[in-house]
Amino acid sequence: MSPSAPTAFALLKARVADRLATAALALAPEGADLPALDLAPPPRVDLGDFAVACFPLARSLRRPPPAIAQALAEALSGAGGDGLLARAEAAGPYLNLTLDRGALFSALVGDVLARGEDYGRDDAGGGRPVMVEFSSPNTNKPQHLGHVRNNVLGDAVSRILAANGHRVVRANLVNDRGIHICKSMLAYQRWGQGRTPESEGVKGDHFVGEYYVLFEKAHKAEVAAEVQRIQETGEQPDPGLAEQLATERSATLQDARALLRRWEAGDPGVRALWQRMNAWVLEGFAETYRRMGIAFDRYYFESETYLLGRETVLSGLERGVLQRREDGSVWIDLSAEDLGEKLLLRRDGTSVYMTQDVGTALLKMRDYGLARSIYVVASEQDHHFQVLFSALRRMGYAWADHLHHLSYGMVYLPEGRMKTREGTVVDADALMTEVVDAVRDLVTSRAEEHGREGGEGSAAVAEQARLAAEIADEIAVPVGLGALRFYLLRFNPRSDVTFNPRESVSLQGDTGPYVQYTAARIPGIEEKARAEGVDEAGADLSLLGNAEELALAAALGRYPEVVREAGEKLNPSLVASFLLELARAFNKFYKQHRVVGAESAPLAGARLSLARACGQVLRNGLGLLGIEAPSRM
RNA sequence: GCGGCCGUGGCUCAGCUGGAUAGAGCGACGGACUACGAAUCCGUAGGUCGCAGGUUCGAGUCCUGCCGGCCGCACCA
Repeated sequence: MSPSAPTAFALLKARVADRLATAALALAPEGADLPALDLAPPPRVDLGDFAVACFPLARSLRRPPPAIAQALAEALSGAGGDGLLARAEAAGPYLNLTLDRGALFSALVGDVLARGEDYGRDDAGGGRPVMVEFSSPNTNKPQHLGHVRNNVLGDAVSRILAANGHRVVRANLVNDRGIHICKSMLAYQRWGQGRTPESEGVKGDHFVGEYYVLFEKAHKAEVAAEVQRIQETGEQPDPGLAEQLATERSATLQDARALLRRWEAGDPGVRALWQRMNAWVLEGFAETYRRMGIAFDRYYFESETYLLGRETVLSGLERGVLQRREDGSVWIDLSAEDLGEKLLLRRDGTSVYMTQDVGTALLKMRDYGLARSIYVVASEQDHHFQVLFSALRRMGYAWADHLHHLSYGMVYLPEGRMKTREGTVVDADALMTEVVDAVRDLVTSRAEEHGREGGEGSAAVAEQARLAAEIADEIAVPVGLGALRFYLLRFNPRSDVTFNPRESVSLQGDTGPYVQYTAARIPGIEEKARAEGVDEAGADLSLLGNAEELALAAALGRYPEVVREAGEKLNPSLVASFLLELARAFNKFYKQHRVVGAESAPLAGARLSLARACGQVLRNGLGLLGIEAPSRM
């Protein structure tokens, strides 16, 4: 079945909308123009499948909303007989419509099971190339919790856009040049003594990060000493200005700057060291991404894009779009957009962050002819991207209108902002290890509890313990990482999050493992049902219709719309919320009704089909978030 | 100072383009495993949706002002 074919549920909805419009038109005076009516989910499932608020019709029909609802209800009740609508009832100013049970459930369940993994996918994007740039680390230190949020967000958005029919190019723009890199290099030159990640048995990015820390320590000590000297001599009484002065005089900083100049000049020795250290870091990152389940289609390196940026700026200068000041620096005046003036080239001709981003933007367009280019970058850079997009527009690039900054909130710890200098940074690699270990511990300790309850020493207990250990090994990684990913994705990207370590590994409540667990129950039911001879071929879907089953139907029908909206808004948290709702609805259903022991064989078959459809949608949704769904846990 | 984002139960969050009684989870308290998986389910308590105006038949949602918080306004990235 083609993903572009409308879902059976969408077709049902369209038929209802059509019938509703016809009924409304019949009530209207000749030639009246009626507003489009929204078929919304009613507040409770027992009210029906669609609700229509009749307020918007009041003006054109010249009748109060309750009377309109009443008239429409009568018109639609009479028009039945073809198995579409079972009920049309007015409830005050609202009109509630109930679909024929058989039509509803066979459309939904049949569609989900027929489409399988493709349920919720759509061709609407038309295969247009869209780039999602994310992660974009610096090569001077390992990744931390902030990167983890960025990584999972960019990954999920990429998956969601692909599900909406876009050709997604996942890009990683590596910030591999600049003063911060030179700091690590300088420290290594001074104290490295030929050590390597291999010789020390340390992951490459962590190895280089240690030298960055060494630099910062040395620099800080140097500045502190100089500040004290300045104060003692009374040279500069203002403490703030004294620190500024001391920083400028710092030999380590000056040496790092000298290293940057030599790098830009192409000094072979400096370049060789740079390449060597960057390779170490990138190797480390590759390992981090692999564990995290993240992959990229394309790497860009700042060291390869900044020159194009500089050229572009210089050509803008020639065309008079940019201005050069007396000191030689180049600026763009965006005061018309209320963005002030922005430096694009330093007076010594070297590039800044913005220069490089101009070059990268051009390169991306040249490489892929993108319909859209999305930057997944934290909200602290909102201003930067406003300036970048305006500058590109000003320089004459019409495609600048198709650039989009997916701005996400900062990640804080319960004790506040992460600070490298205070050692409160949560390391990405350590974090992954922690969540995986936490899950393993939880699974084993729970198995022990069960063992104690079941009595000591029996063979059955021993067998159970063995099985628990086996499962713990099998699921620790997918469930641990699932917990982490879900925890970071269930918040609206825009909002800041306070990372609570305890909640991030919790398996209960609104968590990824809760959804995974729910999905894992369903294969178990299937197995049991097959063993008991429940036959889906003999299922009668029109027997479904209790409140819990209707809630599941409503959720299943909504899923494609959720995927579409998540793509439109670049917001994976919509998928996460949906999954919690569906999982909750399923668990409620499962607790209250029997599948295997249902009142009749056709009902048992129908419930089994419904359960399998739920399992499919749970797996599909988790897949969009990059979370695996183990079949047992 | 200017600009952007955000204020919803003790805590963490939902709340679609304004629509029926503001929903979840955690935490607290009380229940449900001799029935398909208790990582589950059920119940109780807990909310003047920061404050004040305005628009509207209708405002948590839109507009204005104020209060509070975060981020930014570098020849750092």
